[in-house]
Amino acid sequence: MDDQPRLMHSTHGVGMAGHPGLAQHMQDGTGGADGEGRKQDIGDILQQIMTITDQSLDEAQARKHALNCHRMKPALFNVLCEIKEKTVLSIRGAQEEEPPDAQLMRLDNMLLAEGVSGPEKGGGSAAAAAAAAAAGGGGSDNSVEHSDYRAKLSQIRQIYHTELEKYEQACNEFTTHVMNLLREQSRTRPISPKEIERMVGIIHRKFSSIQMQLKQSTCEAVMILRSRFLDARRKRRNFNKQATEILNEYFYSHLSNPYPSEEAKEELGKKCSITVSQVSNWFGNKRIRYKKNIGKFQEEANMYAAKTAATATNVSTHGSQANSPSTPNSAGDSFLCDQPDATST
DNA sequence: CAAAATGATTTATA
DNA sequence: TATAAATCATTTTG
Repeated sequence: MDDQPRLMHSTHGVGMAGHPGLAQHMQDGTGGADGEGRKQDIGDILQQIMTITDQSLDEAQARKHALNCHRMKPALFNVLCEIKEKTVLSIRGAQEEEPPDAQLMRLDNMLLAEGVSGPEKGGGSAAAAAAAAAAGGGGSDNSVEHSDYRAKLSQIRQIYHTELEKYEQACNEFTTHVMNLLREQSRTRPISPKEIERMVGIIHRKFSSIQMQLKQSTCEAVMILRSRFLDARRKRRNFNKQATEILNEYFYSHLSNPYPSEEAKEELGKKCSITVSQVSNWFGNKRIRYKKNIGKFQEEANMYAAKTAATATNVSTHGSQANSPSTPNSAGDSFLCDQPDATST
């Protein structure tokens, strides 16, 4: 509360009172019978204007009143207006049109996408409970973690909104304060509405840069939260034995071309109770790891070859199973483009 | 506990 | 856009 007038003092109070040609100008206008006395008089007034904001509030109020009632005031004001008229050009030149900041837009978009700055759904902690209750039955394991995430997210959102509101309020408060101040001062020195507008713009820019910091750190918090809760690598579960079995069966029985079609992936996913993308992940990992070290997988390959052979023969003719577990190694593995060192033998 | 295994993500490529 | 390859973050194993 004490700081604000001082700020205004530093930005506006000094610049205009110290005009070099002022005293001379005044003297010319008044004919100069007792010029010395007037000069002194005007000097006093200017001095008072310059120091007015350094004084206590009551003192300043009294001083202002005295100034306003001073007989020289209208004339002095006119002169100040005249001087202002001449310098206003330089002010107009200093208008920089800022394009909407790309960084700020990115932050806004992200906050909106993460549901931080959007409309709040439910009532804070109630939202988490609702989310947990909504997804009953199936993936209960997943939804518990998810609700935890939502709870944390709504916490972040609440802090964000509280802070944002605080800044907004502070900004408005400060703006009205400055505007009142300027309006008041415009009785003593010339201030056009445009200048006030400009000042308000400056204040808003300052505050929005503060808001941007808030948005920045909120984004960081959300990112950390995401990586903590939503990154699937952090809560990886191995597939159950049966699923692995099914996938391996397919892989080794299609070893020459282990690239299941979209439909095949869907079917495998259904059989293994995993998603299609999990099937894709599995085959991607399997292909690269098989190719990288065929020797290590030889045993597994033989095993599954034997297994599929056995089931095949079981289905067709229940009798003979004397098929040797032919190693499906170099059986036209077109997916093995180049062979790295097949370590061990 | 260290190393191996493993599912998921990221990056590069055709 | 699907895949290869590298990498990450866990789980399993010895």
